[in-house]
Amino acid sequence: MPEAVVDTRERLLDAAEELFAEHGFEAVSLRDLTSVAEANVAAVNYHFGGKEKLITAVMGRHALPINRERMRRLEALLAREEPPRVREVVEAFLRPLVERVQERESRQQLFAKFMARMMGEGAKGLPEEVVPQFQEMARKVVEGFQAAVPELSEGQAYLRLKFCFAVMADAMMQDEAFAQISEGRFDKRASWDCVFEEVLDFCEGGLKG
Amino acid sequence: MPEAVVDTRERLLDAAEELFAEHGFEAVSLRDLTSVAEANVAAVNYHFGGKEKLITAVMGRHALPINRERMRRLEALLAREEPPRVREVVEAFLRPLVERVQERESRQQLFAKFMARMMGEGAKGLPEEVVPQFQEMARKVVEGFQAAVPELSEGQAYLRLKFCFAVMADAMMQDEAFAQISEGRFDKRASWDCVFEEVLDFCEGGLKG
DNA sequence: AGGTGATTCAAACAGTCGTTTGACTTTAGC
DNA sequence: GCTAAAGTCAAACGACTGTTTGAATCACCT
Repeated sequence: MPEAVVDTRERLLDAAEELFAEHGFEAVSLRDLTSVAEANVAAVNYHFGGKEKLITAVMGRHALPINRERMRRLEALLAREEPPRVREVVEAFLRPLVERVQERESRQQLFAKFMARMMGEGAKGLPEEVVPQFQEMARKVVEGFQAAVPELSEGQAYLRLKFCFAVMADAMMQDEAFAQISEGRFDKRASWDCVFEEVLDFCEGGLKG
Repeated sequence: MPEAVVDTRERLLDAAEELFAEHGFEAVSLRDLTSVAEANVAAVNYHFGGKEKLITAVMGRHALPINRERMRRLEALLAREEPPRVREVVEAFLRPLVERVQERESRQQLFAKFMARMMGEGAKGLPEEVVPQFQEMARKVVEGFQAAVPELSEGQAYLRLKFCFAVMADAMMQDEAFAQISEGRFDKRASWDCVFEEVLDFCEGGLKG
């Protein structure tokens, strides 16, 4: 097997992550994608077995490490004797996403936008095989929420977990429409770290109710 | 002009609102759409001049009345002598959306999901002609936020306005993926009024920081 | 060197897309 | 009842979609 194998696969994944994040799943054709990845049109079907499976492959590439880091942080919080604070739980949930996003520096925000899009697409969202790890992670987050804010019911906690992610996703895809509406009054160039602080503040406050 | 004119136009708008909300803009073909609307494929191009313009027409049909109601409520709040409370401002911003959604009873949530999708699509979002009214409305909301929470900078206020809408939009599109992840622990049948209360709580808390 | 299996590639596949056309039916004014 | 405009319709347009095919190319093995 030629060494270019992994190369082409990887290049396809990178291009997919970038283009899907930027334009959405259906707006990107395999021809756009393979031309960016400098591969043949048939390469996607050869390496992944179809466009749909390419999407789930992009997802799967990041989901596991992110959720693992989340679990690590959450378990550390819950193992302490004193109950965790709201902000700590929120941060344990959101921070691994940002970090993963920032570590591939020039390609910032791409994966996050990608994930946000997956949410938006709704039903056909998560690939079947990663559902259990998300379930496990969500259970831990909810456990953390309820430990930090005892008056929260389980249903409420799940709903607010979803809200937190929605805010996060929203913050990550810097909206063209929003820039118009805010008439430039919100500094678009605000560093991401700064915006992330705002996300944490908002979610923390929202959870305390 | 035959009376069926407006009928066809209206049926197209209704079908568009429904199908776009449910499946997204690009996933719905004009043939699906016109078949639901019981119209010819060419009808969309005849009445609206293309698929894109149909989208903006659906948008425009609701944007004005909703934003007018928002302005009415916001101005009432700001005209009082005592400063408005956070929750009142948030509610003035979000409630008109829910009400508009609920008044067409059997078609609940459609327009909201539609709007949420527009946000998701990003750049090509808002039709040009409705931008000013959104700008005006946003200015008023920000004014309200700052009156209620004086330590909020203008940039922060705009960002949190965006967060509030994100939470609202997220709440409105009841996610299939989320139902999976929460393993049914969040009661999907929870009445919309109840979920909306949760939205208000979360946003209120988030704004107080 | 020759053979083997993995990978690439140009070309073509069948299907769908949004849009256009031109003939047809309907309505309104006179 | 005739005309002109408004609306509808089946059919076809060219462009693009994801996928398949079969031959060409490549790296590696005995």
